Amino acid sequence: MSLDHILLGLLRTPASGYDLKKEFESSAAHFWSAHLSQIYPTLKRMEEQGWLTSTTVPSDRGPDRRVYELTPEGRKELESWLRQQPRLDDPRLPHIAQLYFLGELDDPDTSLRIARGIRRRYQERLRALEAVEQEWADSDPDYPDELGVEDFHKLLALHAGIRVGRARVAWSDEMLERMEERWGAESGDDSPSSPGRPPERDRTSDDSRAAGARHDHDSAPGATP
Amino acid sequence: MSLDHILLGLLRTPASGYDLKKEFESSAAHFWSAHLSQIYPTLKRMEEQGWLTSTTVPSDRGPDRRVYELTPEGRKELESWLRQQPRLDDPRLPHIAQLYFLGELDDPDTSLRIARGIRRRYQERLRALEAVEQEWADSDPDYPDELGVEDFHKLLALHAGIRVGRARVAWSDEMLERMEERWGAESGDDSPSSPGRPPERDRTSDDSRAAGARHDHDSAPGATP
DNA sequence: GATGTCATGTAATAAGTTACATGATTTG
DNA sequence: CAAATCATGTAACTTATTACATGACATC
Repeated sequence: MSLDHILLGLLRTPASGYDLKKEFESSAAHFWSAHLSQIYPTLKRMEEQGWLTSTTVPSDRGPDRRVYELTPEGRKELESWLRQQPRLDDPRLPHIAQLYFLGELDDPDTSLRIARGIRRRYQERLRALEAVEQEWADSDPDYPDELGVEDFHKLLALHAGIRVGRARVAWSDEMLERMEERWGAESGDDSPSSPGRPPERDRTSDDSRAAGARHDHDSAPGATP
Repeated sequence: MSLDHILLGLLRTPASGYDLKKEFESSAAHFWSAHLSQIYPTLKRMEEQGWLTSTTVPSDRGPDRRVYELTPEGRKELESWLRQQPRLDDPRLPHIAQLYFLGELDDPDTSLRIARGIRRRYQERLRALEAVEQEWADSDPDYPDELGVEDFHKLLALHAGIRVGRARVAWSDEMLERMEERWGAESGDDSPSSPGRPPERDRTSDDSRAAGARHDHDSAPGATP
């Protein structure tokens, strides 16, 4: 029933299903996501349950918007959820599972390719989160201080994402180091790969679809210390 | 369809549904979990698909065991999955969501209680993972070196869990510091709470069910640097 | 005039949880 | 003799994904 509560939380300020989806793609992306096809019926049901009311308002462009807001019962449910001690969900991490089993192939090229892909995505995600914080810092002059209660908690949650994100990138680096140490720095790369470790490679190549990685393109510089 | 692949991976060595469940509670706990009621029908379907075969073998104690093993097609499917570049699942983290919205209550006691609970669970989880590594180190004399391919990858995956776990605990500590800084160290505690910050509190109290925490019990000393 | 964004929804399917049902063997 | 562990499963339900359907308005 978690989605219900997340929606109640987001609906502290009235919003349409479409708006909520946008939040799952931006400010809420580090702790939740949902498809529109799940959001719409859920809102409908929650309205029937008496937790929400909706009003239809014309849109600037496009069809009418159905804007939901909390009822007192909805707020009550939200608060009761907020007071409960959360149990930690056990994680489902297919990509870690994949790594765990990758010894089966015993194929350095594949392991390196997968590992680089993982690192890259982690890095992208981290950068996105750090950008959120940066924007915040830029727009608010005395940023981490004198926050309202809302912002205080939002920032804590954001930091959870950032710190975990950094740990993931750091771990990816360690993983790549160990792999390169074990197998030398060659990959599906077309370089002649003179062994002895070319000083400081860039961890960029990925190639989601094909097997053989060509020369580096789409590189992303500027790591975080 | 991820569970399918996880099961194929675990079935590199033949096992029963019951065995697999055990793995989800131990060695695989940091990247997957599943209920028996999901595992059994899934194995059955996978056998019908031709990825597995099963044989019924008598158990030492209890009813007969149905032991599954990979068919060549199963192995093929596993390998094809392993070669695919994983997409990063977007996380569903109800407890982070809860924290994110907790400003709504504007209730330091509740925020502190929730935060301490989160920290404690993170710590428990981390300790469990570190214990796994420790056992490994103890049993294998030249531990992190000269690993087989299988173990090499398993260790990398384990380290992902450990490093992220440490980041989570570190973040929890930061969170608690900020909270205590903001509100003073009082909680639902019955101490008279002379303000001015009692030097170095222990972050233990939690109390999943009730609101008011009593004196500390079940404390767990020895943090990781 | 094609593509993208705005906006709402339904239908079919897959994945996951909770509850129910059964029964043997071991350990305290 | 009670409780835990071993062992397999079904049924009902909830949650989440993918695919389908529709249409206005905006920008290139």
